[in-house]
Amino acid sequence: MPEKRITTKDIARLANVSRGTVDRVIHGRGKVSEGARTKVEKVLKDINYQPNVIAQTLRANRKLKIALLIPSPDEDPYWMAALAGINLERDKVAQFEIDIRHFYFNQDDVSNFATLSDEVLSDRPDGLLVVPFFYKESVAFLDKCTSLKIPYITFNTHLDTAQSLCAIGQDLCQSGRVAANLIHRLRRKEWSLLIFHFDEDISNALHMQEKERGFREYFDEKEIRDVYTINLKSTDNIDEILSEFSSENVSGVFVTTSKSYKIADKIKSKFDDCILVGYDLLRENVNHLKSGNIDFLINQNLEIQARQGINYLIDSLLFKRQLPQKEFLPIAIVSRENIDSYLLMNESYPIQ
Amino acid sequence: MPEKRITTKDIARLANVSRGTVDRVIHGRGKVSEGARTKVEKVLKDINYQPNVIAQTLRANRKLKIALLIPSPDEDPYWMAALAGINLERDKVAQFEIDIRHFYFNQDDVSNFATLSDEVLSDRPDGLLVVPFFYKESVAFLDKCTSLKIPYITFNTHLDTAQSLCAIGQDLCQSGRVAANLIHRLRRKEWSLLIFHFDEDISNALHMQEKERGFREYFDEKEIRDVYTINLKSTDNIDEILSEFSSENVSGVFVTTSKSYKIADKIKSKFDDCILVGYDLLRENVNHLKSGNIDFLINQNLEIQARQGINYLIDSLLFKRQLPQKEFLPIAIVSRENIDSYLLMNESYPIQ
DNA sequence: TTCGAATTTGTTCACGTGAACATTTAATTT
DNA sequence: AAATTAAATGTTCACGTGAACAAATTCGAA
Repeated sequence: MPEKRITTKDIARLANVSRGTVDRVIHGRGKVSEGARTKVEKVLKDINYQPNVIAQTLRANRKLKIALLIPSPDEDPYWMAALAGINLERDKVAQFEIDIRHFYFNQDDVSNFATLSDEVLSDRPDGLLVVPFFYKESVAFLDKCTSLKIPYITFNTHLDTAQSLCAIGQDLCQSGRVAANLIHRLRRKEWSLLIFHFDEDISNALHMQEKERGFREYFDEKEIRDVYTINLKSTDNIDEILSEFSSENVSGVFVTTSKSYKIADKIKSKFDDCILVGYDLLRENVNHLKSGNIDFLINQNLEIQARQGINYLIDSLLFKRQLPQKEFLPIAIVSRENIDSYLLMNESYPIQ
Repeated sequence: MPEKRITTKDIARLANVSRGTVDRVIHGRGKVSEGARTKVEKVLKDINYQPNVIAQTLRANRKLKIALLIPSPDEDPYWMAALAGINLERDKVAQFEIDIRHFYFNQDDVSNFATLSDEVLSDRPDGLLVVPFFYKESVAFLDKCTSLKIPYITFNTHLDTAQSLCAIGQDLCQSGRVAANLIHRLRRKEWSLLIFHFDEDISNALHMQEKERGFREYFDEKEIRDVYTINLKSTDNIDEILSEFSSENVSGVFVTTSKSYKIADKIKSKFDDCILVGYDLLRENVNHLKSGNIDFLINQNLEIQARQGINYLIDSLLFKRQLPQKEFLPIAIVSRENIDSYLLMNESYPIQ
């Protein structure tokens, strides 16, 4: 079975017309007589024609311009992982000469987001990979993208935008439950539990709320009620706040952001046998995890999210692949024993 | 900056020769005068020429034929996940019309592997994705592949074959440590620990040994010595074996294969508060995990391994991408709280 | 009818590569 | 020096698509 590939030429022959007519029917442009159209459409249906994407791509012969709009990794190292993922994919798809333009906005400054997003629009990218950090502004911006026919993929933050090619993220509420479950099963004493929010940026509020909701939901089901929430402002004195608790009072701490490294040693030195669970594999977090100050980190897989995003964008734009509307990545539980297997993934990739 | 793509035509112009000569230099075939060769090579180096893979692929215009050689999923459901991964990718790359031929060998029958691998060879695939299950036979087979210039990628089982495009797997010893760590931290009593091998197929021996090594290494470091190994044959009576232990004697059980579902309820009903850790998200395992009979499953990510394997093979064969020599996937810790995030990944994918 | 315009259909080129084929130049033999 | 062969270089086609362009057909009006 040689199974030759079916081309527009074959269709033209079968319908007894020229390739030009077939092309006009397929793309619905130009004038075609009723008779010819019917003939061609019949053949098309019979034969289930699939265009050769390779040839299409060659023909189009365009370099993709992709915009990346994320919070600045300089201000919050959390976003570094996204960059790492992007760069990894950029190298892998170097042959397609894709032009990825980076736009970093200040996550403490809404107006900066507006400015940056305007810059993105005036750059007219072929596609967009974006963290819709500020709810209202993001919705407005993405609406503009839709009307300008700039396709986009969102990641990290979830927005209910049916217009996006794909939304990549994680079930935050469930990740809160995972943290709760770990603490519940590991703790040695039935003392209080603390939830720490690092509320430097109000826009994370939704994120953190979801995680807290999951965490509390879990303990509510177990009828464990002594769960307390602490909102830390960057101006707050952590020692002062911790001094309100006695050392034999807290058996578990859950930090809802990637900032657990900021309190890890304080927690461990103050509370006996206290279980600390935080988020994300920042270098400082990894160090604390390895030294035992942090017990578990939940990996939001930002790097994978970004990689997936870029890949999907290219697949869609260059090869017209269909994408899933949503993609939830695994809620990865990371301990000092499996941390290396998560870090190794980022290992450098030989370039051609 | 329009940054036009550099083609062989440009190189020909710059070196003041014809495209034919450029082509001969690049591919080192045909006769080229010393002078012309030098000129072209200089331009090539100066300009860092990268061929257009899209055009190459169109030109080559071939359908890939990829062979998949794995143990039969009908005999051991563990391998179903590999199939799921393959099928997912097959749909995603449907446009490239890749012909994936499945060969399932009997994992209890070495001679069957020999037969199947011969079939694979006579089918002359463009590439091969293989689980090198039987050590000696696999080495022989893969050597044949190398001499027949059939490139291959291995997964699941690790073989030191520098010839493979890429070896995909997991650090088994470390996964044993992960299991040990979970049990160590979760168990309520300092009773004995049991390691269960399901030794139905001798070829898994290496796998299981590695996992046991990691597990024991961990507890040795903690100076915990009461760790016992039980080799279960399929003919063995499990109840009989368990009767050797009193109910207040065992605080943790580690099953080194995907077969933990076979003893989960027996363990939980016999031993008080015993922690059970096993491998892989088989349906039965998932059920036990959700019901609480199994505490943790370590996901070997067979599905991801297979997906990655197919993707890499296509990238290499079709687009000539460079691959990493080895790829170790994360050692995923799965509990009843994050299991869904691992199952959702397999969600069906809309086809174009 | 016969011309002109509108409509419909057919042909050709470009995308970049690889390879077959054709042509020109150099080296060797008679 | 002419003829023959070998070496080196140049030209062209195919891959499949999309679109510009050219050609052919139809129709209405004079």
